[in-house]
Amino acid sequence: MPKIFTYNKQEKLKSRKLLEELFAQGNSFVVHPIKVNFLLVENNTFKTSVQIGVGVSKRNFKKATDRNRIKRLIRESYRLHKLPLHQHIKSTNKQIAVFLLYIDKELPQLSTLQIKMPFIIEKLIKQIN
RNA sequence: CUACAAACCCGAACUAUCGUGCUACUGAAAAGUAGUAAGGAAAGUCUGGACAACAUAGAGCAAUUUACCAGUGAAUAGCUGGUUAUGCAAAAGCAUAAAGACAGUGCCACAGAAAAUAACUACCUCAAACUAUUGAGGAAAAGGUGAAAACGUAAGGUAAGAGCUUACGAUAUUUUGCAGUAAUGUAAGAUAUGGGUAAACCUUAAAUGUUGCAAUGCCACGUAUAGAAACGCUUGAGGGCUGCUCGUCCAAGUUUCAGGGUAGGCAGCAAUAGAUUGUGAUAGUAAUAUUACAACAAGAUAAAUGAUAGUUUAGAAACAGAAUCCGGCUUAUGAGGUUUGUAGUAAU
RNA sequence: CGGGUGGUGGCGCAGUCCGGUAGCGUACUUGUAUGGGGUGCAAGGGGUCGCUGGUUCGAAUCCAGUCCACCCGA
Repeated sequence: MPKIFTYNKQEKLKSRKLLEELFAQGNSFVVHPIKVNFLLVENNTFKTSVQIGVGVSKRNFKKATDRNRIKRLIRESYRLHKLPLHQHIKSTNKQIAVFLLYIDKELPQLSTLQIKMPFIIEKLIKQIN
């Protein structure tokens, strides 16, 4: 039985070229405290249907431990709520690159992110259509 | 017991579920199983090396750094022990400093006569003048200023005075004896006493080749074998990773502009190997060294350690995230514990 | 990873090399001029010189540590 709530190496957005394209051409929207950039690409650009990256500004958080902590929390919440997005993308026969940027200036609680994440996924699906 | 001081320790553990990097195994694949996974500072980048590239790395100047003694170490501006001075503390103890101001140059506001080959007031001698002073010289005791004023006190001495002389004392240098490996201490003697500042320039001694893993070696992919300008082709442009000069070596292309392409991977790089890690023994006051046994223990690249629930504990809350690797320094750090010392109080 | 620059009244900057008085513009306050406002003129207030130590008789200035902001190379 394959796992559902995964977030492994193949699902991470890693290509430098693709990232540049994403920020140059992709669309974006904000669901406080997270800014979402995304770009639809042709099929077979990468192995999985969705690649997603996570980022925190060094300007807002000086300490590396804080940045690591936020990235971990975002990843954790994404991991638990990603299922609807994957199902939708598969039905459209395309692939998507997404980048989640944390823009607030204070450390978040995991519980608030857990509440926000479904809204983000929902909005993302709407924007794709 | 209280207060203080010093040297250290620790930096949560376990179970379950979901999830991550790496390695091994299984599998056609999807995936699964097992093992393993941040720090004492991983930080600051202040330093010393390893390693790599470059003329087997040259000479001079410049620049930078260090500066009591001994030991230690791969090495250092580190560490350990010791010496002297100053400051803080009731003490234990802590902090800072220690080549040179008789090599030279500079600076020392205000005040003061004067801030460095001293002379304003006052003192003394001589001459003029005749009671008001003026000139020449002597001398550096008294005065006030200042952060700092030309060794201190007393006596002798003198025209007046003065280390000018003597006694006692202070400081510095030095000789000899004793103690110590030495810095130095101590006793006796001799000589000297004209400020401070070297975290001002500087002098002396010693040290430093430069650049750094984005080094370096290799594979793959791709563009325009295309365009313009300048300099040059042995009468030598330019280059050889050093601020300048010299010397020396290479040398037929080099530099700039506009435009185009790529921005992936392997090694280096993470362990059968080491200035490695842990425990013990021996030598040493200690830093450290020698040795025995055991271990092999993060290795990512938009960058892996997280989440939830429960149990233990008085409590789980500090500072904080490896990026080529080690040594040191500096800075940040919760709660608690151990040992030693000093002072006080009480009891025996 | 490596290298560099800056921090001085509310704001923008001198002064730091070569140590003794902190200054300029603008803003602010008061007065004056005007019927009133602006411009002008005159006067005034306001600064732990990022922080902590040290050197010195004396530190914005010299030295060491530390915090913050910004820039450059690849």
